[in-house]
Order: sequence, then C-alpha cells, then structure tokens
Amino acid sequence: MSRQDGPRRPTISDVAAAAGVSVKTVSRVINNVPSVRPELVEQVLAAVGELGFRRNELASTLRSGRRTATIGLIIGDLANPFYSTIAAAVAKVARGHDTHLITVSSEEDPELEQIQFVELCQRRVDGLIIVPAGSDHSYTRPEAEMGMRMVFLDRPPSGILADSVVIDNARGAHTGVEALLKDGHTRIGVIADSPAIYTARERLAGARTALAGAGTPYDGSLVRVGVAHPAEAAKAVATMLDGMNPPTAFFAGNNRITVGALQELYRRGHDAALTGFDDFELSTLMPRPLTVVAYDVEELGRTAAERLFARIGGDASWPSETVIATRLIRRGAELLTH
Amino acid sequence: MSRQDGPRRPTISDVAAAAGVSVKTVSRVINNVPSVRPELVEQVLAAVGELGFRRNELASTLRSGRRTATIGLIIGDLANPFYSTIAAAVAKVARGHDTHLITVSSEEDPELEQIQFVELCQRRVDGLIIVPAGSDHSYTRPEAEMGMRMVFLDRPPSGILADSVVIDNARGAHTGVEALLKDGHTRIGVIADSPAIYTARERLAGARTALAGAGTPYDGSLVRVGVAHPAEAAKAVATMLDGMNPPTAFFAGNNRITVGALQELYRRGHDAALTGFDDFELSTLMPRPLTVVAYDVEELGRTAAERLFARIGGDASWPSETVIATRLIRRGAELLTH
DNA sequence: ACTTCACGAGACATCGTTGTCAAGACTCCC
DNA sequence: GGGAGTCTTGACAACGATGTCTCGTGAAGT
Repeated sequence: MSRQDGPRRPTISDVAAAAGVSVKTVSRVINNVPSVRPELVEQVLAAVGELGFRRNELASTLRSGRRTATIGLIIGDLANPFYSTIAAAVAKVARGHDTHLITVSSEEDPELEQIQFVELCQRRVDGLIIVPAGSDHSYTRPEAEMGMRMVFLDRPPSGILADSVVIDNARGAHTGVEALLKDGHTRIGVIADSPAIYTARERLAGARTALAGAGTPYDGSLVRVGVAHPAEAAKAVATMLDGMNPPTAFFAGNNRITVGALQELYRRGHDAALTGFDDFELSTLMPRPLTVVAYDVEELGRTAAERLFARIGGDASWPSETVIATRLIRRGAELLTH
Repeated sequence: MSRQDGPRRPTISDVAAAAGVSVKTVSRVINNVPSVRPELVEQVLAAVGELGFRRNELASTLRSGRRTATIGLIIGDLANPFYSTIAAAVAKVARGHDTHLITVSSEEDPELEQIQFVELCQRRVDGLIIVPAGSDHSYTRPEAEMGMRMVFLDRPPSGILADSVVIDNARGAHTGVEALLKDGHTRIGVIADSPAIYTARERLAGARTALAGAGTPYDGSLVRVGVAHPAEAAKAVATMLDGMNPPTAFFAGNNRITVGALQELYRRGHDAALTGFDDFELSTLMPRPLTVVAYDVEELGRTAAERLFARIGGDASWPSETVIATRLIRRGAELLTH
C-alpha cells in the first residue's frame, strides 16, 4: 500500500525500453562510457529525464564491488558541542572524498557502541571513526582483519592495534597547573571526572606531575575525582573553600567542571584563580575572565577523518597515535592572582 | 590491492558450504525462520561465528525490497548548536525506529542542497528531513511523486506541498516586543537578519505588529535588517545609541545578534533593556541577565522526525504545518528597566 | 576483393541475498 | 494401506545494476 502510492521507481531496464536500447547501453550512458553513439546517448538521456530515473546506488555498488562511499562515526552524544564539532569536521572531510557520513550515538554505553559497530559493518561502510565508550575493543578484530578501516578518536583503543587521534591531555593539564604555580599559588584544588575515563585519568596525572614537580606537598583534601556534573563541581569547590586550609586556585578537569566551579565562585564572590581544561563558546563573556587549556576540536575530527581516508586509500603503514597539541589561553589571569 | 589485505568477507554461500547446507537454509537461520531443524540451526550458527559472517544489508534490502532503514537530514551546518541539537533529536527518533541517519550539510547553499537531495535519493533513503537553504523546492516533486517522504524543518517549502515543522516566529517576536512595551519602553531598537530569510522575515513582522499595536510611531532609524554577524549587530547597536533619539531597549532577531548587541552594551556599560530571539547555552551566565524568546529546539527536531516516520509508516493524510510554540523567559528584567 | 581490425552494441552471467515453488520425508487418519 | 496433510529443505529465479564476452558492422590495408 504505502509503496504503491505513486508510480514505481523506474529502473535502468525501463529506461532501456523507453529509449529502445539495451540495458547495457543505458548503463554505459549513465556511467559516461565514451564508446556510445551520440545519437543513442541523447535518446537515453531523454528517457532518463522523462522517467525521472535515478540509479540505485545500492545495486550499483553491490555489483561493481566499489566502495559504498559511506563512513560511520560512533560518538557519545551529538547534542554535546564537543561531539557535534567533531561530527561537523568529519563530515566536511568526508564530503571532500564524495562520501556520506552516518553518525550514530553510543550514548556512552559500551554495549550500544558494539551494536552500532556491527550494524555499520553490515551496511558495509568503508571505514569507521569511533569515540570509544567501552574500554575493550577486541570485538572489532574480526572486522579489522577483514579490512574494515578504523580510527579511534579522543581515546585510544585497547585490545586492538589501530590508529588513534587524541589530545595531549597530560601535558595540557601539566601546563595549566604549572601556570597557576608560577603565579604563586601553592594550594591548588584539582577537580576531575572519574578516573575510569581515559581523558580524566590523563589530565589528573598531568596535574599531579606538575604539583609534584614543584615540590608541592600532596594534600588529599585538595583533590576531588569522580565529578560528573556542574552541580557536583560547585559542591566540591564549596567543600574545599570551607575546609581547614582553603585553596587559592582551582584546576578544573573539563568544561562541565569549570562551569560548576565558576558558578560557585561567582555566587560567593570569591576571587580564587580558576583554570579549566577545554575551552568553550562564550567563555570570553563569562562573569569573570577565565584561563583555559584549549585545543582545536575541529582539528581533532579533521585529523581522524584524514587518517581514515588515508587508510581507505590504501595506506598500510603501522598504526599510529596522533597527538593534538593543547595551548594555554590566559585570560585576565593578572586579575585573579594576588 | 587494498581490498586484498585480509581474507575476503564471507558470503552466505561460504557459510552454507562450511555448514554443509544450502544457502537458503542459511538465509532462513539468519532471518530466524522457525521451520529449521535445531540441529541445522546450530551448524549454521557455528559456521557464521567461525567465519565472522555478517549479512550484507545492501544485498538484503535490494532483493527483499524492504526499506533501507536510513533517512537523510539536509541541514545548514552541523557545527552550529541549533542544527546539531536538531540532528541529535532526529537521530534519537530514528534510532527508535531502527533507522540510521545520514546527515549532510547544505552549507546554506541552495545548489548544494539540491545536489545532496539527489545523492540521498540515489541511496534510496526512506525519507528526508530538509532544513531549506533555497526558496524553491519544486525540484523535489518528481521524487515526491515517486514516494519519497519529506518533511521540511524550520522553514516551509515552496513549490511543493509537503509537511513542515516551524517555530512560531511572528508570535514569539510579538510577545518579546510586547513585553518591552509593557515595561514602559517606547523607543525599541529592532535588529534582524536579512528579510530574505524566512525566520527573520517572520520575526520582523511580529515585532512590527507589536509596535504598531501599541501605537508606537514608526521610526526607520530604530530598525536594522540584514545583520548576519555579531560584529554587525554590535555596530547597529552603537549606531542607534549614538543617534539623535537613542532607544531604551533592543529586540534582537536571533542569538548571533543578541551576542553582538550584548557585547556592545557591555562594552559601554549601557543599561538598555535587551530581549533576544533564541535562547542559548550559558545565557544564565552572561554578564547581565537576559530576557529571551525561547523554544524547544529538540522538540522541533523530534516533531519533524516523528512526522516523517508517520509518513513512512503509511500516513497519507493531507500535508500539515506544525507550529512549535515559543515562550518568553524573563531574566532579571526588573534590573534592566527603569 | 579479401583479410584484419577497431568499435559499437547487446546477450548473458554475476554481485549477495531472499521469494517462490516443488520435492521428499514423515505423520496422521479413515 | 493409501491418500492427504505437514514440515524441512533445496533449486532456481530475481532484485537493479555492471563486468565479460561475443557478434556484426564498416573502415583500413594489401
């Protein structure tokens, strides 16, 4: 019923009949094979136009064994600007290779990630960019061995040898904390997400080596991990400030934490210094200037996509890990330090 | 070469050979047809597992005439949070229908939009959601007549009768301006994008009817259209404030304009009231509270997707225009008025 | 004038899968 | 015990396109 509303979609054989030629000749014309008499070409094109014929790409790629000109992107959540920026960058590179992009959400769920992976393989995508939710990717090995190209983004894979593109998390955090130390802060509150998350772990490690390198004594009350929401970050800031020996500066492990910390400092009118990992839109319009460890999210996506297309194009070199540099953007730091 | 790296991908016939059954039996097993002897099912599944077989969805849908379980989304620019929120909402609904989403960018270019449209039709997507870049969509008619389902989002189509889902732009702007009028403002600067853009046109019209309804005399120096970037918006604000009879309030036609206006007011320390169309993230953290005409972007995407799946599911009712309501969010309005 | 060759066009097989149909085995019932 | 019915299974064709091969035609060469 619902498929019978309008006229059936014409096939190349309908076109052939209308033009009075063989299907193969139609195929030649729509594939721009030069050895067709101009007269026939015209007849065929006329029939194509009249019938509104459009080649069925599925049938075409099936028969010809060509690539599907599709890649997949498995990502946490498209509504998150970080991820959507990546998706936009990947789509742009894909377009440059005349390739479509299927973006699917893993909702940060390892099981869903695996389901999506399989589904995309069944669609015969030419390659996959994966922002890992799970921590074990050995399930991808059979597909990798059968030629599925993969690039891991933002977090390296485990259980499989494959390309990855990640941010220089540890060094970035190190630089951020170091800058606070140079400004004379000795008591720095560090707030990070769960160490189960690769980036959080790396950033925490970077922050710690900076503190250790400066000979700052370790104080457990100044480190809080497992903070997932702004509200929790605000609470962590509150707890530290109300503690015995409050910090004069904070290092926030990601932008959600930065926002939460900022809200709490703003609420109290407290002037502790704050440096956060991740830049974010409108940060220049924040109630107070903000120093951040920034990186080029677009570069992250673009680099991964380019790596993938290099692989698809035949690059068979040893898998590599590309590290995207961070840079410290100091904004109004002088106002925040004593 | 690049296709010969690993073992060739096994087909159902490889599985059949390995399991010692016919291809049809394999087909039955992987499609859960119940009438297969449990013993054979096991043999087949064992072979499937051993060979790492994955059904080729392209071949499957080609033969069976089933839907491709793919829809397309043609949108301006994924990096824009407005669009990426829509994409996320559409993807979520699609997932609920076991459907993948191919998102392509028109880069707001009518010609590219048309190219993308054709490409997606060739992929035999089951339906399309289009955020129009161009103003003439008669080119979609042949496809529509052949059963391509389409829903237009954010802007209605022209040249074709099809479903659309739009924001209540005129009424939203009306309400926003009306609120400023109620607060006692009589000189309100209105800044909008190009009237060539549907939403800008509608919002401008809504703002004007509010002004006219209040009997406010029309003053051309207080209306500026064709503003595309924050910097231009800032300039427009500056020009108006430096004019003969400066406004005491501004109505900004979209969030880019709001940001630009805000920056200029902030720079000058000027306390004119500001109401903007479009809410945006972190608006609560702005240097000053901000009243906005907000709407649920997710609802916009979700509604369009649901409409599309209703059509795909066979709904053959007359095309409809769904209007998404706006609501005025007053933030600190009392601080900004005299 | 006859062979050779290039070239345009079509017949046919094929990509990986599923729909159709029929054959064989088995059960059941009068 | 034999015909009917049920249940499994496989052979074959087909989805819409393209690769391969062959055939007929006409031009070129000697």
